[in-house]
Amino acid sequence: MMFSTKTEYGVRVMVELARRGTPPVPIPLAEIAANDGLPLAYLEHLVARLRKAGLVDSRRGSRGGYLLARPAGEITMAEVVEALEGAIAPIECISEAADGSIVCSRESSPDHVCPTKLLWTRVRMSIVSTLRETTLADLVRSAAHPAMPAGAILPTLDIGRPQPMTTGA
Amino acid sequence: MMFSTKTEYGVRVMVELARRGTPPVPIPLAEIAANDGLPLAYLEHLVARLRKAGLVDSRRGSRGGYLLARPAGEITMAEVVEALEGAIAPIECISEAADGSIVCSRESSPDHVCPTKLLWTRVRMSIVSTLRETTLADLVRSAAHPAMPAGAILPTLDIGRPQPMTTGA
DNA sequence: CTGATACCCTAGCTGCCAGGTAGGAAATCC
DNA sequence: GGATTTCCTACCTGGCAGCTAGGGTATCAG
Repeated sequence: MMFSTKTEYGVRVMVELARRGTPPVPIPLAEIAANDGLPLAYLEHLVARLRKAGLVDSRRGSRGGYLLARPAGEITMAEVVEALEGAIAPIECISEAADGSIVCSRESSPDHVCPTKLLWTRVRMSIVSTLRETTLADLVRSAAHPAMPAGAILPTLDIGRPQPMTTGA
Repeated sequence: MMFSTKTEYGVRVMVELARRGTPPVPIPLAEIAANDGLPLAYLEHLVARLRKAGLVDSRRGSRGGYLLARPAGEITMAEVVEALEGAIAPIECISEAADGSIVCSRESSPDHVCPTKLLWTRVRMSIVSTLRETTLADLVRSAAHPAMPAGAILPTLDIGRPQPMTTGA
């Protein structure tokens, strides 16, 4: 596997916040932990990262909890994953420099070009693009439409999204 | 990082085999290990996977070594990575079933749809697509082209590696 | 035939870290 | 003021990536 459970759990928490906080209301982490069967103490660490990244807000004390800092449609999964996992790199030796260029740590001399750099650059690009194109709202919607055939899962389904009649805005 | 050094090293070995075995000739693993500064004993494990996957052939004994089982242009990086890393899954709970459909191990009841499945399915798709579209020959070409000093390298055939005048080989 | 070469197999080690626990302090509500 | 829930620091631990060890086996040169 390529992403750790940090990311798995963290994304689940974000989805829960989006689903249950449709009119923004704080959701206690303990509820999410119980609901998804995840360890509360561990979730606290993860959600701290989300908070520091500005993706969720927190309310302390009784009637407190966490809520999305922005509407679910304006939160991309790239932000969520990066907040949880750190910089997205498909492999150890590849990282993104400050100017956005991709560098290979094994490329010692500038005249020797790393032949695998092309591959990892492409892979990274495709991952980041996909994460950027998918918003939290997409995930919530996908779970609302039950039993979709696997073919309908491609990123083309944002086109005429039918507004469900849940909470009339 | 998402892919281990197994994959990093293994891809490098494949590239070396493609570069130095342009007319198919066995390359001893020890040469590649020395050239790339990688531990030989470890590479032996990795290349065993590549051999079992039918990506490389081996010749034992003196003048032996490894060579590509197919032309570099007909070997996709999806095959290489999968041989080295195993099945490609972005996250633990997601895997590909026998019929090609994507399943989430946390999706206990069939009526409860995992909301994060859409995300990981998309990510997986984009990774696999990229790996499939990139061939070993692409990597070799990319290292030959960019910003080379004037007249350093011939267009297609660069087999004539400069023999250093050390005693060995 | 003999030695050198290089692949091939099994086994084992070890430092690191993902994944989780523990416990208490601080803020907020009723 | 007590219940609730976030917030922070520290710690623990099993598993495994990454590597080492040591021999066995096929092949070739001379």
